[in-house]
Amino acid sequence: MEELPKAYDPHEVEQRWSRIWEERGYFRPEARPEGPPFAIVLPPPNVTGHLHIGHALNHTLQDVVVRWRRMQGYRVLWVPGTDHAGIATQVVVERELAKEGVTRQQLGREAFERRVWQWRERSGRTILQQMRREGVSVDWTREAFTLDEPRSRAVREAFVRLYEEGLIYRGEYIINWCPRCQTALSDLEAPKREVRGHLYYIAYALAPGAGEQVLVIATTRPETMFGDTAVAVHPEDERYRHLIGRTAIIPFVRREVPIIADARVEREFGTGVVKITPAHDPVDFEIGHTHGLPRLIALDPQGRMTEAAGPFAGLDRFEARRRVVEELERTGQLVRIEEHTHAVGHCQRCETIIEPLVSTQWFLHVKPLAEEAIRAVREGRTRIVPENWAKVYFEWLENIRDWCLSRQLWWGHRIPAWYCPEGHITVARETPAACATCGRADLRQDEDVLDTWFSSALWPFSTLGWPEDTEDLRTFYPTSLLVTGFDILFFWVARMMMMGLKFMADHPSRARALDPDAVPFRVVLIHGLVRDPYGQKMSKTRGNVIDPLQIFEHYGTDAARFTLLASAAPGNDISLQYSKLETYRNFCNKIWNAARFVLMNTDEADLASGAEETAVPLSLADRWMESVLHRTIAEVTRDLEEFRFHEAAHRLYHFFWHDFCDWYLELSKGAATAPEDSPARRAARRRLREVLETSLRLLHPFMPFITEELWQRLPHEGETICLASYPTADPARIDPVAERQMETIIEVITRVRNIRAVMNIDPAERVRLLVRPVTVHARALLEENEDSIRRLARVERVEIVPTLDGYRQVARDVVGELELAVPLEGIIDVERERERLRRTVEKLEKELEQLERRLANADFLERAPEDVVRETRQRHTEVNERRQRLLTILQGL
RNA sequence: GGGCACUUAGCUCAGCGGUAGAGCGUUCGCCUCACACGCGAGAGGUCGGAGGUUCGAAUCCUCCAGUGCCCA
Repeated sequence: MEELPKAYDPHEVEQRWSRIWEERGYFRPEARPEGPPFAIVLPPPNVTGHLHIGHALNHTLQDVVVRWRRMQGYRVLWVPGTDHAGIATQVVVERELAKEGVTRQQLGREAFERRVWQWRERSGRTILQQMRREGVSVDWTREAFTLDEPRSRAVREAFVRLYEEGLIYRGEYIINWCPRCQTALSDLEAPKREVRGHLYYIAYALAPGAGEQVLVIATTRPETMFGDTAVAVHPEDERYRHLIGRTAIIPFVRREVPIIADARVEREFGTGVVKITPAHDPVDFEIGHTHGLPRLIALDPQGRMTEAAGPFAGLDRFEARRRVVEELERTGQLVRIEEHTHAVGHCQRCETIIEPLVSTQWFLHVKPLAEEAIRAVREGRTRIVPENWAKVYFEWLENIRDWCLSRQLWWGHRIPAWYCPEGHITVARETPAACATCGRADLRQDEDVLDTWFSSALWPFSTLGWPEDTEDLRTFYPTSLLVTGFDILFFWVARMMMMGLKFMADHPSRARALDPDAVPFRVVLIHGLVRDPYGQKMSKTRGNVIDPLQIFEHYGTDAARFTLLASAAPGNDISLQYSKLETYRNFCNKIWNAARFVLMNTDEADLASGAEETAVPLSLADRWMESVLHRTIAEVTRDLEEFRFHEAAHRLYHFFWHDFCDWYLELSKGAATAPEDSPARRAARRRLREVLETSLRLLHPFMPFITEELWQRLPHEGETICLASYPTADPARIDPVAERQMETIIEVITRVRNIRAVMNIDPAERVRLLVRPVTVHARALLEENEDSIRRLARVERVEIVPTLDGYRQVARDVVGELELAVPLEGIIDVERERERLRRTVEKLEKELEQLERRLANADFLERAPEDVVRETRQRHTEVNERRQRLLTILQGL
């Protein structure tokens, strides 16, 4: 056997295997044609640049599930792809252009689109390279892009059908407008942020009449007063009831507006009197609609004041605010200013303050779709994990408003709508030759593109060939699982639910599908964000972004993956610790070296061997190892089934390092490294190889590269560990008696080591060990494992004695039914020994106290389950026994 | 304003009804023939505070304080 290097070097191994895996098509579902289908679509990363560590987490979680299911024999399909990310990508490319001193308008639409395509080629390539390094086992032959031809067809089909059903409409409504990006945005793309501003109290003059001559209104945006078409109070507000129906006068422009009553006015806000600006505020828009108020546009798409603002026309909105306030102050109409913090919409991509504007856009009437999406989750057809996110999902869908679909961007799916000079609209799947209404041929396509999330919403079926009736759609839809961050629960998950239910329910593929339900996925797994080592959110502005590639490079992909998995408690954020990366890098090295040891102790004779050594009876250590291994297999499998990756990772770590390496491997060394070839030596070696080989398969979904590399070097069946079978637990091999017995032996070894450490015995020196077994069982156990104790505790010989009374100059301890003594003539430090024993006794007494308190409680004995009471009693006896013996020893010192 | 989550060892975090856990750090001793990316032995916590439910609470409920996130 060729010897392995002393340390694991991931670089060459990772590159080699990701190439081979892909070339040989292991990750295509066709590699497992007979298995039950299992499908995942990858949340397509944006082609805005490169992947971040959050993607690495997302991809790793999916890859664990996918590799595990594939090994279990499922016909696994994992579809990769990228998202054109309309506004995000456009903003990035515009920034690039800005460095060259060019705007997209200067470049022109076609040239700009070419630039973006170039960008997407480069970014797409980078992303695919990064994903290969992550070790993701996707089917690259099915790669998709949200803006490629098949997806465009899907988008047009979806749009046209929704339009034909009247769910998509074009209309003039108030929308979120980004004055920098020059586009409309959906509500989701205009998140509200707290802004410290002011509340201005302004005196509006009243048109002559009985009573007051002025009315004080409060507003955060005085510059919009030029768009006011009313002033409103609450209908039940006694303070102002008598003013309803009178007329107020807008300062500077001296326009007259009515005073109206509307229940949507908050009485507690400011003076309880508000200005109504239907063209520039969503609530005012609604109020204006109810009262039939005109919409007067005071701000243009650049965020500048229009002619309606009279003397302020042409000013930028913020400059206009300053000037209006100044002028109001000068004319004495400014009553007062208060500090005021309020939530203001900001452009998700460029952070510019949103301007609510009335504008003609395309909308989707979402309500009926949302109802279906709610029902599917309520009925459990799709399960959200962890389930508390379901509440958030319901909350959002229940309060959903129509979705503004159109964007005034140049990067995206053009809206499939054409206009003729008569103003007729033709919405069609293919470019129409003539107007559907009047037949005129001179058509002009809508300039706008669709919200990028419209195409993303179709992803679970557009990637499987929809609208065609394909084999993939019949086989893999509904997909089995969706893994994503909570940050796009609304943007993406909810919308996929709506679209999937809308378009797949009556799709022809369902008739012959394996699963006729229309939901896009059976389970949605929500994970947290990856934060920096201080728990801070990573962001470019903070400058704390960790590059996943550097992490993979420095620690190795398997270590990085394992770190993410071990840190990912369900639904919780992760703060990425370098110390953990080191820990799992070391773990890789541990695995490597365990295999190195096994391979160094494997020779031709071992491999050629047959039945002879299977007759060698299993030792206690063997039975213990089998038991622990199978229990671990059962537990890891259950963890995976329940998406508890972090628990599985911790279990595997503990199993491999502390059970397998620290104990089994050490215990096996005696037999496995014997100088002479013998059935016992071959049996020991064979068992070591088997446990290692099984462990590698168990670990493979978590650490694909190192496990493949080592597995290939061990005797194995099959071409690749990727398609090897995942270990299954055999309950018959779980042996609690063997585990308990082995724990006793381990404890004996640990107690002796403790004595050695406390008494400062040279690690090289061998000591004698005297043991008094209390029972014949204990004696048999001791005799059977004498060799192990000798080697691991560095004991010269184990002497079984009928009594330990009378031995002087010994350090003593008690383990179950075994009393131990280590003779230390001349070197024993009695004070230390006393201290050592006293510490142990103290601990035991503390525990004893708790146990006694419980057993003294009549209610406990009466009401606690029988087995709990029994265990408590047994524990009490054991602890008390040990304490008594140690006390006796202590007194004899 | 409404909702959700979090507060456990020096640090970062698991655990979420029956004896307080991990990794790192820390103390002591070791280059023991797989591994110093290692081996062995330790120390370290009244589980944010106050009530309540329960035979039993870090774990369930209520309130309070602090932190973070989402929605209006």
